[in-house]
Amino acid sequence: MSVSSTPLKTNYHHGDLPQQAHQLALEILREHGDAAISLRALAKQIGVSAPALYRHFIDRDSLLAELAVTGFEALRARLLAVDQSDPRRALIDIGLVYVSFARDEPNLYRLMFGGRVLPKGIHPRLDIAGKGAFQVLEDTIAQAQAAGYVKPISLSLMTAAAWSLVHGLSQLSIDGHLPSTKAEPHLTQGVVTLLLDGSIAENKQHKKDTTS
Amino acid sequence: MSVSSTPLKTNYHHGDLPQQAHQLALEILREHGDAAISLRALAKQIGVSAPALYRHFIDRDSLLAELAVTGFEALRARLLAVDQSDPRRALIDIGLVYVSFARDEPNLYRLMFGGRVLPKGIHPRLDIAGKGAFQVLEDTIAQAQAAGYVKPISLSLMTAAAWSLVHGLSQLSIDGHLPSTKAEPHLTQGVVTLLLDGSIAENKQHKKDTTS
DNA sequence: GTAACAATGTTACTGGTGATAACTTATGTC
DNA sequence: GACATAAGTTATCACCAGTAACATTGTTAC
Repeated sequence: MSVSSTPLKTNYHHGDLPQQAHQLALEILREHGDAAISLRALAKQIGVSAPALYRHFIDRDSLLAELAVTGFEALRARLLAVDQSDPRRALIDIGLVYVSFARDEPNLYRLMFGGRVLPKGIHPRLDIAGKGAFQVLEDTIAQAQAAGYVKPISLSLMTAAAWSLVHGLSQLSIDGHLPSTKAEPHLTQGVVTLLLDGSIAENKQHKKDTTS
Repeated sequence: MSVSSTPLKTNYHHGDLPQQAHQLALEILREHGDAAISLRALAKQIGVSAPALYRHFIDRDSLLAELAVTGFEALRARLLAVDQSDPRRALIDIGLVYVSFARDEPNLYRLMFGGRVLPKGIHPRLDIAGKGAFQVLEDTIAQAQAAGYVKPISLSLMTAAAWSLVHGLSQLSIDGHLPSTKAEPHLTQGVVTLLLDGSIAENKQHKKDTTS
């Protein structure tokens, strides 16, 4: 159609669209949350037409799922870096690392666990990545149990308790439901310690011993 | 303008729009989640024009906030009904009731705590209602502490731990992240008990006693 | 080298959304 | 009954996700 003689740097094939879209979307997610991610705006900012994105992501949710996957991988990496030599130390540290991840990446964390936006059983890669992060937690507990440090109760029960605690704490923390946001690590440590040592007063605890 | 002689049942003033919209939105929320609530669809179903709704709700989020408020009030009511005579029983029961509420109303619960959709500090009534539900939890713990059943540690710390636990458990449960959905009450009870009694093996616990 | 094909872009369009502006009608008060 | 106000209306804007049909480029087979 055009008769222009200039070679005009044909950007018809962008070459790196999926990667660049992923990166940009991740930045928008981090700064403004998942609701702010619009494929049209994304395409415009990259300099490509909106439907082009559909060549690489079957729909918006698939893009979000990809972001969540990288989130779970990052979380898993950070959990894996925790020193496992001492059981008690490892349990506390893994809790601290978990919560601090959520606090560092609140919008990403919300997407990862925003059950409504990305339900389970729809994006297989997401489910696998989630399981991968969860597994680190479970392994740590299993190890502590094997070392005889943790009660020999059902592993799944113990893991559910630990995960619930750190997940709930993360969620409440990033949504501003907890006071004293500055003393956060201290709070996290105290909360995790409570799950380990229990909340019941000493004398009440020993009453049980006398009965047996 | 019209010359029709029939009185034509003037529905110009609906009379009960806000109440009816609230009710219908709540039903849609329950069945299909907050994302499925559209003011246009809502208006059409009620038989009114879409902008009419804006006379009663300043925007969509305000309507959602109203729904969340009723959610918090319902949660508070259910928590208040827990028998408080025995401290341990009360603590466990309040956990059971909390989680069962979330499981009964997953979409409502998600809206109530969907920090992204309804951030804190924007809808005062919502913040108050949330605090009201939280207060029941805190009061129960304070009572157990006053009775000498719970360790005399910081109340806010203990409350944060308890709330994190039941909230995390609720969230993970309704999003399908926990196995064995059928044995849920049993799981909840086990998890709450862990926070009370601790997770550490007996012999490890007693080692502390000998040192002192 | 060229023809066929697959990959990856494009424009044009549909149907749906929240929200606002300007107008109309019913209701309650003096 | 006049009239202010509350509560509806239609018309319109700007945005969005997603689809269809077409265009361009890179690759592979002959």
